[in-house]
Amino acid sequence: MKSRMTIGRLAEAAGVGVETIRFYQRAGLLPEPKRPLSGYREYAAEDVQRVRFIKRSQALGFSLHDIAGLLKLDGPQTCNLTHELALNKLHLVEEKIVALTSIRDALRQMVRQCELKHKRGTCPIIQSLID
Amino acid sequence: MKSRMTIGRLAEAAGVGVETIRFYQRAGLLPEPKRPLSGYREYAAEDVQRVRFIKRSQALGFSLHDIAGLLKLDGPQTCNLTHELALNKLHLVEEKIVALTSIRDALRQMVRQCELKHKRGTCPIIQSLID
DNA sequence: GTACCCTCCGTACATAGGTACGGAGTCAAG
DNA sequence: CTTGACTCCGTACCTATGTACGGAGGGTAC
Repeated sequence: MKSRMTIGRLAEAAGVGVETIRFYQRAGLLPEPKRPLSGYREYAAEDVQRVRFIKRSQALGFSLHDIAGLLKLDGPQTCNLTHELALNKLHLVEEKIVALTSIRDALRQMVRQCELKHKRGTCPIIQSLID
Repeated sequence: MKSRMTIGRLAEAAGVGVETIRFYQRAGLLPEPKRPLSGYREYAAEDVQRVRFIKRSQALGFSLHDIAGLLKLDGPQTCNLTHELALNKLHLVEEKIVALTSIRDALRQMVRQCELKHKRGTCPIIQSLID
C-alpha cells in the first residue's frame, strides 16, 4: 500500500508540527488539499517543498504575510515585484543591523564603565539609564 | 494652584500614553502611587525619570521583565548583578547581529542573482528559496 | 478484530507590550 | 454652576505565529 502523504507525514517531512500545517492552510499559505478518504487531507510531494520554502523565507526575516505574497509571485513577469520585495527586506535588515550595532556599543560602554569606576552607592549602568 | 502630577501629565511628560502608565503599574514597573484626591493617582517628578528609564532600557533591547529586574537592582552591593545582566544582554545583541549579517548576505545574493541572470520563466529568488 | 495511532474540527491559550472601550465619577476653569 | 476634560476600573482586543485541548471517528498493523 503506497503510503499516502497525510498531514502528519507532510509535517514530519517538512520539520514542523501538524497544527502548523493546519495553521498555514487557514492562513492561505497552503492550498486546500484533496481529501479522498473520509476527510483526511492528502498532499503531494511538492507540498513539502512549499512548506520548506515558507520556513526558509521565515529564516530570512520574511513574515508569513510577505511569504504569502512571494508564493503568489512565482512566474515570469512578476520577477521584478519579487526583486523589489527582497530589496526592501534587505534594506530593513541593514537598518536593523545598524540599530543593533549602536545598541551593542551602548551596552559595551555601560559594561566597561561598570568595570572601571565602580564607586559604592550607585551603579553606573543604572545611572547611565537614568540620565 | 500648584498643578498636580496626574497620570495624564506623567504620561505626557514621559512621552507615553495614559494606559501605558497603568499597564506599567500593573506590571510592577511603577509603584502604587499616592491617591490624595478621591482616587486619582498623584506622581512625583522622579516618576518621569523612572518611565524614561524604562523607555531607554527598552530601546537597548531589554524586555519589561529585564527592566523590572534592573529597577530592583539600583544600589551598592547589587552592581555586579546589574553588570551581569548587561553583559548577558550584550552577548545576545552580538549574536543577533551575527545572525542578521548572514541573513543580509543571503538577501544580497538573491537580489544580485535576480539582477544578473534574469531568465524568463522562473524568478531566481523564488528558485533559491525552493532549493 | 482489536488495539493503537492518526486525523478531524473549532476554540482557547500562549508570548510581549501595549491599546481601546464604556460608563461613572471628579476636577478645574469660567 | 455648568461644562468639558480628565480619571477611575476591569476587561476585551490587538499583532504574529503558532500550540494545546478534547472528544469523536477512521486507518492500519498484527
